[in-house]
Amino acid sequence: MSTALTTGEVADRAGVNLQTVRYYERRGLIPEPPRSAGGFRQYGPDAVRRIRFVKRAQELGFSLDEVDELLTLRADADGQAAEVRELALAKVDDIAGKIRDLERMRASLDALAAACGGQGSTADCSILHALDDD
Amino acid sequence: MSTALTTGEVADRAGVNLQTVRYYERRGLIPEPPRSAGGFRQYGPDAVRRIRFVKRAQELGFSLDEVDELLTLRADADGQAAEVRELALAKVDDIAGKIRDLERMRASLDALAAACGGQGSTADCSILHALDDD
DNA sequence: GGCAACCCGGTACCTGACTACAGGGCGTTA
DNA sequence: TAACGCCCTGTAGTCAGGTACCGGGTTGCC
Repeated sequence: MSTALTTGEVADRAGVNLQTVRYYERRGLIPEPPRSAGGFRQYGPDAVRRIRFVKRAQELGFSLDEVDELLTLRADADGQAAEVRELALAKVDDIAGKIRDLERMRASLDALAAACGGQGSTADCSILHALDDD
Repeated sequence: MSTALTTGEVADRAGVNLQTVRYYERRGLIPEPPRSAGGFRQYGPDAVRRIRFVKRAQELGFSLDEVDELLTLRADADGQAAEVRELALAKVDDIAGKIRDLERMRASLDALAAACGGQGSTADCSILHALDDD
């Protein structure tokens, strides 16, 4: 009659696959919960919040290794907010770099598509010729 | 004394790993070259250009499957430049979507980092609290 | 007590683009 | 003809983040 949740219930509430819950446990992202006499995991409601934390951090671009760092910092009584801020700023740089890369691609492709009238056969296609240049 | 190139020479000239050349052959991105009596691949200079084509298309964001499509269109005598243009424009959209995703991430992280003074312990860290929200 | 629904651990598979390794053969030069 | 470097095939491993499957055990409800 306790409020313990099974793995499936945690997965449902967190909006992830059951296998994902076990995967996160293997990765150390969520603590090993107590077990029932029969070996079933018995989670408290914290587990759901923990998985949501992971998912939100992922949405912000953090890898699971980085999420692990965030969780470690959070768990560390001596952890400084400045370190978390550092990770966030590093990630912002990271993302900015990816955006720059993608913008370069987009600009190049835009230019190619604009130069290409889309007329005639591929033998005359300026896009293909550009890719083929030496 | 012919100008035939070995796999390693092609790889060097195209700036890729030898294994990559064979991988591209398995994927059908480069045609199977003739062989020497002993079984060595004998490439013409086209092979190097072909691999560079692949690499350039990749730099523009095309996957190898998509590069294959481009090559197929190019090889097709009836291929229309308009189809290549379509692929390029679709890729532009694709890239634009990724940029939007990344910009959302960056904006969120920027806001979190700005709100976080980086003072005090992680217990007070507004970034961690944001990730922990329900 | 029967039965469906669920969970267990362990292992294997997925995508994408390579990259590495093992064990053996070829090519060229001395 | 020996030696050395390069090439051959085939298989397996890498990264990230899961997801699927299997044979079996557990829970909970009627």
